[in-house]
Amino acid sequence: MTARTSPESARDIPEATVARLPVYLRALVTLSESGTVTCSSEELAVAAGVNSAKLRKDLSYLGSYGTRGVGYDVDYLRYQIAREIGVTQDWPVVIVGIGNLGQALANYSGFRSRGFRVVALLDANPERHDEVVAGLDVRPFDHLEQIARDHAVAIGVIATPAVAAQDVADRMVACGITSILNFAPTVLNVPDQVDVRKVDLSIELQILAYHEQRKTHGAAT
Amino acid sequence: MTARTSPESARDIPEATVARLPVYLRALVTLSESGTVTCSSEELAVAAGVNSAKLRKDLSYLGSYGTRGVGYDVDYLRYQIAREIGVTQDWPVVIVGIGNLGQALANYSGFRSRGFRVVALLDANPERHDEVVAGLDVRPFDHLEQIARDHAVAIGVIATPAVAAQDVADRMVACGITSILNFAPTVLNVPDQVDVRKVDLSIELQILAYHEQRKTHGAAT
DNA sequence: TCGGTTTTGTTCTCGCGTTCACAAACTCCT
DNA sequence: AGGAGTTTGTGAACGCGAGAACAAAACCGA
Repeated sequence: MTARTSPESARDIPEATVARLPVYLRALVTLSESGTVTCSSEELAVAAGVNSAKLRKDLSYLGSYGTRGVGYDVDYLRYQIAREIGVTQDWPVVIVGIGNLGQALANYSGFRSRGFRVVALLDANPERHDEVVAGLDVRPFDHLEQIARDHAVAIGVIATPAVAAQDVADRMVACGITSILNFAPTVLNVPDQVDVRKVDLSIELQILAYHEQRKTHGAAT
Repeated sequence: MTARTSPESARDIPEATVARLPVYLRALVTLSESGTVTCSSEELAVAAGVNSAKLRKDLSYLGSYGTRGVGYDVDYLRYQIAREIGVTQDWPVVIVGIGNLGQALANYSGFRSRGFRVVALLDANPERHDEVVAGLDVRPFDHLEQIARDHAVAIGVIATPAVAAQDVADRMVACGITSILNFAPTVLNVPDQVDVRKVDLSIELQILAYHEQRKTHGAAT
């Protein structure tokens, strides 16, 4: 194909590439903050922990933002990736379930610094409604619909116990939320147009345990 | 091949399958607790949120634990998967970085209930060394080596800020830890024999944002 | 201006993972 | 006992992603 880098035409980026773009973005931010103006695909690949050929192929899905013989302009590429991901705009987020994990998420600075704004913390437990976490009141779960409408919330985070997660997801979907980040250890059933990403701490540990068991060759003591 | 289900011979299980075994295990636990004695691959697949053919192929890597025309014995299969993963034994774990997230992890009951035992909480900040979190003293990071040796720790969890993560990982590796679960938003460099799994909250949100942006078709706001 | 050097963008190949489809094997009912 | 019905285990086809390899395109120095 020609090297036409039509800004909006980057349709159908492979899922595996999408998952790596945020990694590249973070590496570029680090490079930019260290004063680096230009970088090669090899340098960026090392910083992102991937193969340089894979990096170049990933970036080629966005367009031809590099210069042969030179490399990539750090700030320019950073902006292009940020725009492609969508973090140049502001994404309102609600967090449901303000237990240990929910509080940690509410306090996590990495969200706000990357275009995500926590607009509300919700919990079904009335005893938590007094608390203030990360500068926000913990509000009743029933307020979800009003909050979602007022702030045009598209992304919801579930940090409840497993038994409550499906109900919360159903309510979120009913409120027009179409992207869910689920920390509850359960499988969520949602309509096709709703995206769900799952983060399960104990599953990650179990995967490590499997490999660990293999390393020690069954000689577990 | 014959249906020989030699218990120890299940070499080289595909990585994608390994990542799903914990999901099956949890579904089986739920089924077992609800009194289900036997289940078909279709039932279990629904409970785990996967295709039934994929489930059967995954299970076939472990051996032939089902009965044609009948299905799987829930408790038997549950035990076989647990044994394969390695969660029938006890895995001592250290958590480094007792900020918001580290505290949430320390309090997470899903670890202990699945064979993981948090043996120590470490933090480099002396101001935290007074605190007691989840019934454990927060101890100086320098104690890592002694703790790792005394408890034969093979798995470490990093919940520090990004800047400290590589140093922590290096120290862990030096102490003989060979599996690391990393919550810090940074790329870790470790020797080949060390397994690292990464959980990055803001990356997950960014992936959701990308798809969300596509749904609303650029008509943000 | 022109060859040499560097680095990107892309093509090609290979391997893994997913899914379909079906034979084998087991149960149940008559 | 035997046939009908069920469900597992697996062979085969297909599609996606990773990585090697190379041509195209830019810069540099004389």
